[in-house]
Amino acid sequence: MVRQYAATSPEALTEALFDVAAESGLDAATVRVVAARAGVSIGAVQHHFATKDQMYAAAFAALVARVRARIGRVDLTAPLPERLLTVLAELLPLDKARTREARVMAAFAARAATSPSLAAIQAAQLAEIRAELTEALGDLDHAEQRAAVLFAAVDGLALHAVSSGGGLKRHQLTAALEELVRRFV
Amino acid sequence: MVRQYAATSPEALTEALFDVAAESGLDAATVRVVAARAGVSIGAVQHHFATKDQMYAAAFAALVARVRARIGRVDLTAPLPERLLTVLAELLPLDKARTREARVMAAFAARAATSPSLAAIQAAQLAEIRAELTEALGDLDHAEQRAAVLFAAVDGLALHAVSSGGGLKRHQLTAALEELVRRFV
DNA sequence: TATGGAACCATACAGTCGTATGGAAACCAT
DNA sequence: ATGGTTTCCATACGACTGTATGGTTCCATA
Repeated sequence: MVRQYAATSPEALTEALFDVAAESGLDAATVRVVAARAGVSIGAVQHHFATKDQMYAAAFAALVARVRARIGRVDLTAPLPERLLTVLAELLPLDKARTREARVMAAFAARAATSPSLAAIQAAQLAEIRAELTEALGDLDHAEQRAAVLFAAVDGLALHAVSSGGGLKRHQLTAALEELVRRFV
Repeated sequence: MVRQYAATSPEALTEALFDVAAESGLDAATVRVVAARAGVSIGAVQHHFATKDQMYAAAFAALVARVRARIGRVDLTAPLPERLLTVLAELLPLDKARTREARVMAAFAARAATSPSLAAIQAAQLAEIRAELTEALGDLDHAEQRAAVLFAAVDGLALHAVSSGGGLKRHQLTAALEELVRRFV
């Protein structure tokens, strides 16, 4: 029988996982379901990721890298309020893509509480973003402390925005962000 | 055979669920595990909660009620900055009990993204706390908007505090809270 | 003390999970 | 063309899961 294998890359699999997780939560992102979503067999997934934990870790790492890349593209030579706004805006669900991202990110963050491999990725991610924010704050007093608070606050905004009954619409998000930055620089 | 039944109340069951969830995450809080933790049989759990979903909903509601009760005890006649600080402090993991609470709360919040019953409870909780905060802000301009931002920010602080690599120690939490309130009133 | 309902238990069922196994198909260097 | 490696599939296994069933114990009330 002539058979044509699909181009089953790890990237395609993590993308399928994102789809499932965004729609039905991480719990629904089982090996079987992800395989079906990607149009491949269970074995194909197993070939690229030996265990489910590795699959999750790879997906989480890819997601984190995506956010990091966006932040890394921000021009740090821009004047302070603007560059801070730009960095922080990357963390907010201001469009459909970032809303999906924030949803999946929140799911991973929750699971990181009980998964050592995910916790490690999360810890690195938090530290890096905090450092980036500290840098974006320039030579202000207590930049590190301010960065930590700003980061947590924006993360909270993102979480409330994607929560049921969060009550934070898109334009309220940007207004809140501007208010935060205005009061914190 | 002489048998002695344990005092199996719904409260004892939800308490057992909190224990399991705080230690090993909500995923680990299966009907069997919760029953074992409470020292009763599966059937006893089934008797009080017809389904696992109902068990989760009852536990989440109880947790939410606890937070709400603490907030309700705050004296709203105190001067503005103090009463706002007091309300918001109740949301932060400033002691061991509230740390456990924040952990379990975060787990429920994550699950609310895919569980309609939990989502309903969460939506009500968010709305109520936001209203409480708005009231605590008194007759300030844009009190509602400020309340939403403050709430999200404090929730973010709580989340980062209990996250791996969150990097927010206890005294930093109170400092951040004071800074937030100072800049927002 | 008889009786009915509430509380609780032991067990079983079907379904899903992650993972292991053995082989087939595809590709690649020789 | 051939042998080896990578890629992928079909299937099976044991360990769970939530829930259903039928029975037992307890307790209040009559």
